[in-house]
Amino acid sequence: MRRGGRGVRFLEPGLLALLRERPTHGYELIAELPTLVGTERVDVGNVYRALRGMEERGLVSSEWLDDLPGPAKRTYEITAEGRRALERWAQWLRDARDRIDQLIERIEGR
Amino acid sequence: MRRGGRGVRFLEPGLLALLRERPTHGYELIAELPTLVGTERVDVGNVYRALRGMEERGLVSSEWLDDLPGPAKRTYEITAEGRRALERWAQWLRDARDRIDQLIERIEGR
DNA sequence: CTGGATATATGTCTAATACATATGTCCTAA
DNA sequence: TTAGGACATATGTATTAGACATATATCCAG
Repeated sequence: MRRGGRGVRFLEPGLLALLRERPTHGYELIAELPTLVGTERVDVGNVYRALRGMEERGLVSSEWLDDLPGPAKRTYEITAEGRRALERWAQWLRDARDRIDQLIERIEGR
Repeated sequence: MRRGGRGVRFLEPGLLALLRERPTHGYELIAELPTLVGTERVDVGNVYRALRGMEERGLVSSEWLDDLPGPAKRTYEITAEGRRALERWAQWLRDARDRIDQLIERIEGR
């Protein structure tokens, strides 16, 4: 809905949620994100930017893996700080859901 | 959470929801929005901008009321097109809620 | 040797919101 | 009488998430 429009902020919490399950690289995350969050289209470029942004803030750490065949992968791992950030995101998401519910009820109810 | 950060897009659906209940003016809407949507801080300037934007798109119509004492008020009314837009918003909100639930479950559940 | 899957990255634009401030009416209390 | 607050609308600008586009490189299959 809407061209430059936004939805709920799923990218960072989604990435942290996946990385908490296991360390992996961007391309894998891009493949898994849509399943995690309904029909959410993922923007490849924004995923890599988000990962590096989170690394700058200490939420994840990364290292290159070029031992395997194929292009080198940068493998990301969640940090302790990242786990705390995910907890905060979870709280934010619960709040958002509750407020959406309130609004939906006001629109539909009655 | 977060400086220039955004939340869920509550402004337009919130305004349309209130206006569907009865026609009223911006200042009133600003007073009622926080109750409608939890602790949502409302930005006064953005409310007036949103109202005029919706008027340009035919979702609401307005007229000045300066008969009463006090500053003149621009009273807004929802249009048929506005009601349809609100229906679309309701669907968007339900989708958003469901996807948030999915993500929360993935974070907490397992 | 071409094209597709894998993999990461940068550039630019827009829309939604945050933050700040201006302008004006009218009423009440010091 | 006037200063300040409630009421009411408005504009200006900064931030930022996400949308859209494109570049680059490796490796493999046909």
